[in-house]
Amino acid sequence: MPDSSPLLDGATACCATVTGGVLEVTEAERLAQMFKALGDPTRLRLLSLIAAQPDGEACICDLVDPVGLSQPTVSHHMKQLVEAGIVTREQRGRWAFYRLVDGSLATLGAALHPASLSV
Amino acid sequence: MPDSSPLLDGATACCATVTGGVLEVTEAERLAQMFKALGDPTRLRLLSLIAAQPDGEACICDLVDPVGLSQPTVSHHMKQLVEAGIVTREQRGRWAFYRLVDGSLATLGAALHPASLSV
DNA sequence: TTGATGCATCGATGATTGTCGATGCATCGA
DNA sequence: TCGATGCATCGACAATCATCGATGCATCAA
Repeated sequence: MPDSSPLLDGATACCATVTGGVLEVTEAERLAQMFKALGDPTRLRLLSLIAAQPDGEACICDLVDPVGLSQPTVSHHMKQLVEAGIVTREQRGRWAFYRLVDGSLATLGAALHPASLSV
Repeated sequence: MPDSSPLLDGATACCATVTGGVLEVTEAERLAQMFKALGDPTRLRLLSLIAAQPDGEACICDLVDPVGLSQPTVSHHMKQLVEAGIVTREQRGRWAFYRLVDGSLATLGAALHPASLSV
């Protein structure tokens, strides 16, 4: 199991796709973390709720009622989405505003939607 | 919480995207099941191993060594991928051959990679 | 300063998950 | 017919997860 240089790892990590060659373990872990964050119906709905806001951002208070879960639970899910790099959190006064990270979902989609179908 | 007709459910299910409007609960569950199947580094590597086979299919015996896990564990992961609709299983003699479901990853990618960015 | 509000964190709990060895079931070759 | 092979299933176990109520910490308004 030869290891590659950090620089090469970075290069492969930037554009790895599921079908574009055998995934390195580290890159598989990175992708899996993001997919796992999407692997919960509540989190998908939270994302869609944020995306549906007129200004593209939402506070926890906007999200609790629509998903029908407790405030701590919603806060917990949002933390996971932040840690996965899918949303950002910005504190403004008493409120915390969440918005989608531009291009993060598209990048994930590209890892699936492979130009690598051409491989 | 109004429920919609089965036909409408089918229609929305066909093209739902994360950012293309607030996801219905049932559709969120369906998408989440597929993303959850991708939310494990071993399963991502299994998919990439299958895709890397010359004829696009692999038996369990092809997969055990590369991922370094036991045969029952690999079999378990493959079952999850089958149940998520991402791969198919075909028994031929003593071997079970797995291959990617054509378009399944692309469809999932499309749910992320939204034309709905145009919304 | 005080009370209210928005949110994160803590601790707990039941459910799910990833993994393994053991076992059972077909299928194939001798 | 018999042993070997490929794979799924079973049972077990530790780890992770989703969820909640309680609590703590800021921030704002009065």
